[in-house]
Amino acid sequence: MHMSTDRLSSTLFALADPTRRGILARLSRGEANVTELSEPYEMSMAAVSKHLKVLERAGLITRGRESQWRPCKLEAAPLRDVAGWLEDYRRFWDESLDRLENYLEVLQKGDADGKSS
Amino acid sequence: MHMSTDRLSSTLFALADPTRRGILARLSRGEANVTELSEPYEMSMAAVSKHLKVLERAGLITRGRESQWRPCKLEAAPLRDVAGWLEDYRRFWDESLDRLENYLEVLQKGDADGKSS
DNA sequence: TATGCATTTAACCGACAGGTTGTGAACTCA
DNA sequence: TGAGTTCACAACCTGTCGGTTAAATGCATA
Repeated sequence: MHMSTDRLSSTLFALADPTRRGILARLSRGEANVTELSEPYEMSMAAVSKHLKVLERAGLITRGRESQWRPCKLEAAPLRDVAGWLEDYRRFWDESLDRLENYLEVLQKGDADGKSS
Repeated sequence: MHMSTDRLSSTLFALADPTRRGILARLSRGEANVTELSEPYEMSMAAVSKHLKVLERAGLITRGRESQWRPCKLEAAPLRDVAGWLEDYRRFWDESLDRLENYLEVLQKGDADGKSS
């Protein structure tokens, strides 16, 4: 009943595997075909092909055709969406914003005490 | 042989579920106990409890004790790590950086042709 | 045509995900 | 003590994940 087809979920799911993130890192340095992509791994090429399908379904890569090769290309739009989702939480870790919040808190406290300066 | 214990993988895995992201969204508005957290969902509280364990193991929440209640609190450090990982890819979607890359590419091409200006 | 290379697909397997129900622990209060 | 509440845990079930091997597909070339 799961396998949420919702965009963010499938993107995050695709990213939650070190092999797939490694493939994306490789593709960030340029297009590559399946044989090249499987080279660093000890698994079969069929397994890598499955990983590529997951990445493709998540929209993280596109595949072209060049005779018998299928060059893979990184597509960053879903990553942008993840970054966008994360923005809502930035205030929970951004230190300068933490300080800002503390500052605002102090200001508010000062106001409550009627000690504006 | 999988179940990567690596930090980023378990964080992204935890985030790859809409229920768990919903729980985080709720916690971003303040602490809550398990009953409150399960309220919006039609699943059993045991299921939510399992989701909370996943979030806890990923370091995304911590749980206190207050008599029979277990207040949950958002912990954003793993989210910061995800954002950090994403930074390496920002140039692939940031349009202004795209233009910068094109500009650099043009410059490089000019150098290769010996046409520096 | 036959051969070879790159890649995908199919069938299978063990492990885990995500839900259920039932039981029980820990705590509060009458 | 006993009853009610909150929550966790164990057992179970179904479906998916991530890998395997073997066969099929698509293309290039002798």
